Amino acid sequence: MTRTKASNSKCAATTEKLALPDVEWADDLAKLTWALAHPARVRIVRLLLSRKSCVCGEIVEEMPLAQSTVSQHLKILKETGLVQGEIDGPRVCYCIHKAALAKLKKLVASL
Amino acid sequence: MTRTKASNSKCAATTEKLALPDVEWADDLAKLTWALAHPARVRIVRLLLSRKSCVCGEIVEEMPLAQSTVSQHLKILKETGLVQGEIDGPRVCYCIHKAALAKLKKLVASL
DNA sequence: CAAGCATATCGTACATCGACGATATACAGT
DNA sequence: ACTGTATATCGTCGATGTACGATATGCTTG
Repeated sequence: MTRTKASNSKCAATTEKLALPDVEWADDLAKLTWALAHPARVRIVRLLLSRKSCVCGEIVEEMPLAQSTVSQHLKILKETGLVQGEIDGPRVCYCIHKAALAKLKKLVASL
Repeated sequence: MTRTKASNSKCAATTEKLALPDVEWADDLAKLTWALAHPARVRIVRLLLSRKSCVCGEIVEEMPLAQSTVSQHLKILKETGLVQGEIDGPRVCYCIHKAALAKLKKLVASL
């Protein structure tokens, strides 16, 4: 993480483009589904949705994986936009990027 | 493909189990999303849904990939249950396994 | 059964994933 | 500034994904 202050990242709304050309559409969906294409990442997303926890450390505790591994999965989830991290003092609070998740749901639903 | 006659494979309805334990649930979703986690496979699924074509050869023609590569993607889609192949004379007619797709949609929607 | 076509599988090469421990970086408090 | 804590990144390794051409398999037809 480049550790840009959360307050600076305006977390721009997703590009909402409808009716994509097929190839681009496929790339989009593939990227989003790929983010969920690992049980650990699915569990992280579920965890964040359940609001039980948000801080990275808590996520690590809930998973049978090393901290660095969890961090890598979080990085992937961030890169695909499904998750955002906000700096909260010395820790990082993760949460679901609802617009991205909505996009994923929409794309899958419209299959 | 083991080339079992399509007429012999009863194509059993999907295991519908609700309220899975979280870990198993995550594995299920991860497996299904993983099937779509490649643009080529998304395009194949879209192609089959559009009903434009069904025969393997036609799929190959629509994709910028070698026949063997397409066949591998089809294998993955079959293994995850999203797609079924039926022998139609010397060729194979692929189609979407609607129950599996419905399961994927349900799992994603219930995120 | 021989030949030809459609599809699957094999073998290979390269890239990427997924895991870990070790280390670096950023922040809070003293 | 120094220390400790939390998180990210690096380096590595084995496993797997993705692509291809070549070959095998299975069906249909002559």
